Amino acid sequence: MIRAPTLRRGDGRDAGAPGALPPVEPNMPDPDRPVVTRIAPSPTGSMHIGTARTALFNWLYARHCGGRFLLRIEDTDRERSTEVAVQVIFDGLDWLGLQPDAPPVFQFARADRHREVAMALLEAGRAYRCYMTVEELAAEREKARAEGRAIRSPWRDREPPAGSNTSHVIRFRGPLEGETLVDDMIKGPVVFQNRELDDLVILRSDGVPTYNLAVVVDDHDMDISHVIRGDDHLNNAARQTLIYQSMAWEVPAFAHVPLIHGPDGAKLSKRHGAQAVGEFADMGFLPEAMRNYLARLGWGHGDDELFGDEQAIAWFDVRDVVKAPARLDWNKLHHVNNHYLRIADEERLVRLVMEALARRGRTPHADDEARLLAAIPIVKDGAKTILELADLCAFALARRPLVLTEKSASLLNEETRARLARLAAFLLETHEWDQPGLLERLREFAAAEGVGLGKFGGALRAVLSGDGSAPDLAGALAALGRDESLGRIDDALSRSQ
RNA sequence: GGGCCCUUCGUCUAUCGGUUAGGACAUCAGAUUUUCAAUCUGGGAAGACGGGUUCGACUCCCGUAGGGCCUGCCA
Repeated sequence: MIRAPTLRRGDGRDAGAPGALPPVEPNMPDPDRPVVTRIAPSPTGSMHIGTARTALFNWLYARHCGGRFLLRIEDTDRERSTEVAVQVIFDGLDWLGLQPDAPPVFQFARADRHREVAMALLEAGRAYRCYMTVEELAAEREKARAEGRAIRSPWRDREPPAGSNTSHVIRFRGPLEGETLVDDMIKGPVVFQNRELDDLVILRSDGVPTYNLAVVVDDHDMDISHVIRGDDHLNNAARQTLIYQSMAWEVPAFAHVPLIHGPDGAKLSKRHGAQAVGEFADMGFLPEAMRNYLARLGWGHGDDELFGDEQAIAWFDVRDVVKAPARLDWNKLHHVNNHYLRIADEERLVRLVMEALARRGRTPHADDEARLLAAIPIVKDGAKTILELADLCAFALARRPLVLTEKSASLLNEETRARLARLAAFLLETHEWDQPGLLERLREFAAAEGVGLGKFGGALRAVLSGDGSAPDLAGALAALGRDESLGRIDDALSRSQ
């Protein structure tokens, strides 16, 4: 079988013509480069849900391409970075099930390397020492803004002050002419006029590298092939591209994903209910539900809505990420979570409900797990979160004798009491104590009494739950079990009126 | 001020020059009925606006409007 040779761009017609090599396209990534993605959060104390989605996209893309997914902690801001804040990131990724393929890189620990690159840039004439004072800078900023241009430092073309070691920063020396292309995988080609780009500071006066230098150096050293990050970095990508080019490093492919907004379209904040992944965990969302929902937020695959990791990995391509920002929709998140709650392993749900109850400060009883295991299958279809599931299980966890609410007690009168007594006797003869069987028995009983279920349903529910909140009657009886059910009825009937 | 990005039902999205503009969530109506929920059936709901290009535009181009990001010795 003859196979067409894989041609390099420009091969064929140009083959053999010396000097006729195809033009270098600065942002054309090497298609054979191994795929390495990364999530690079800064430890600010919480992990934003948008960061979580960006992590998910990086993870999905790496998995899809058979590449690697890495984690870098951007802790160069020493004021804000704490061990606790770093732990929050680890926990968040861990909970989401997005484990990086290598130990995390701590950016601050690499400051020497960043300085080394800054010096190399300086020696190559691609950077310069800027001695502007804060006042001078402020004045220039104001002036530049008024004139509608980027700020410029007079030290770009000036000799350093003789023999001085006055405080100064090191700025990148960007080209004043020409343009820089960022061929974004999501946004498409974006062209920046170089004159619009200011000479960014790469080394602070205290010698600490800045973000824009550190990302470039770290992404290069970590061999990151695809930088998939928030929309807010699109402008930075142009300046970073210039740094890559100055170092003669291969520029990674960029993909800038739009931010997640609140339901009202404004920037997502605390007032929208939640912002940090830890909050979603505490509210009782399942990590697999978060992954599915987050994947569908800003990305889609035809009409597919509910799908697992394997499918997402098979289908995902950053190029298909939607360009516009998406709003967080609690209704849909709840719906997706409900789906995963339904198919989740019930022992696991028992554990999660127990944890939720403990967080609420409830003192556990020895048979809680057993009761939950019986109740969960019956109530879980109606639960949107673990917290709701816990609420729906409350009736099963209540201890005898139940305290009846006023409303419940009012449903007990002479007639309903007598009927419940007869029902108790009737149920005593019931041996197949399961939901469908019990429903059948209830109907038989109603028929025998010559009434509808409505005649005693409310009273039965009141007696079984105390406050009336229980699933359907057969379900409640099934969840409670024979002894507990009959016991609760008995408790209520034997209580003085 | 300047640069850049974005704009399909209320929301998330499909469509990628020719469709009755599809799906999901939400919503409404009906069915079921022992509260709530769940379930089933059905309905309403969209291409910001104005110009082009084209036989034909939600899809391509330009402009306007409205959102957003950047414009830090934050990341």
